[in-house]
Amino acid sequence: MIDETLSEKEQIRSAGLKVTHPRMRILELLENSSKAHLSAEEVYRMLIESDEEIGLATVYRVLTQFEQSGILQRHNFETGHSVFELDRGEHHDHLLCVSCGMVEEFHDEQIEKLQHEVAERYDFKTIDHSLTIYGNCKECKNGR
Amino acid sequence: MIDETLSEKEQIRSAGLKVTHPRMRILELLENSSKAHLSAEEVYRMLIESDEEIGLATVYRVLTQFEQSGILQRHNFETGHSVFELDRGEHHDHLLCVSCGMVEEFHDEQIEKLQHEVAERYDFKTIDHSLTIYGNCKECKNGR
DNA sequence: ATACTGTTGATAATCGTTATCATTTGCGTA
DNA sequence: TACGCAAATGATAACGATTATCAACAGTAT
Ligand SMILES: [Mn+2]
Ligand SMILES: [Mn+2]
Ligand SMILES: [Zn+2]
Ligand SMILES: [Zn+2]
Repeated sequence: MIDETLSEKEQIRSAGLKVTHPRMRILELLENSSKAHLSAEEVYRMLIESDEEIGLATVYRVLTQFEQSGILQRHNFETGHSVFELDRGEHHDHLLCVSCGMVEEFHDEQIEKLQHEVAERYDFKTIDHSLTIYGNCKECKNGR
Repeated sequence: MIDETLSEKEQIRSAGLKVTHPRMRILELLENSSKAHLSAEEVYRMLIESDEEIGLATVYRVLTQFEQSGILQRHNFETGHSVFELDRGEHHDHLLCVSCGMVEEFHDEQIEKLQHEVAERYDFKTIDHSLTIYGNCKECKNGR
């Protein structure tokens, strides 16, 4: 059985960070949220609304620290702000609905392979890549 | 033979825009630049340095108008600012060197096809997509 | 419990970009 | 060619997201 509280503390500790109240709350939120992809502003508002005392600057700082230590991944969709999600270790790309904001994840091994081939063709050392498909989800495509 | 000056006027006119001095200069710059992908700030600086009188607000405004009328394409790489390039009608994706900023273009029909298949699988109506590979170019991969 | 050092959070600052608005200019018309 | 006016410009203020500052505070090793 898994002790989630301990697990969160461990994650923060092994990132070389002190286990503080704000850090625990932010990590808990990301782990329990029904929405996997959250902006700094969303994290801040959700915590404030659940009566947590936290500063916006801290949220930005901690999210960046978590990203740098591999706990979170940052995505820069064309929405004007970064969104964060837990880094579950498995790479994936995104479908983003431009009308309702829904984010769907997918992974296509063949696309990944073809990207590597492209990089090789250009003698390019890939560090990262981002593939996002923008459009309308099933629901928004039809009425509402 | 092609009269490029006329062609530029035509492009601006058919966008429903008046043929103004700033618009001509910006379009000429994009068409003659050795660098295909330019930011608003770069366009502004290049024009100022060639003794053109132009305001930064105008550059931003005109680039957006050109984008909306299909003359230019806007890209939001993870650089913190938009870059623009002439829309030559042919879709392509990008390789971006994170150390020297070089941008290489590529087109892979098979990747495109697979993306369509992914969208279909999720019952998603694709409007646009962006694929960018970040890494180190041939030159930067080796010494300098 | 103490001391030390990292962390917090209110707030100012920054950065890219957009909004304002008085002045200017392209361009259709006489 | 000159006129008239809507569209365009550009200096500047405003904006939204994010980062920097720094005095007060809180983990943690001892
Ligand atoms: Mn995701
Ligand atoms: Mn390009
Ligand atoms: Zn939707
Ligand atoms: Zn390079």
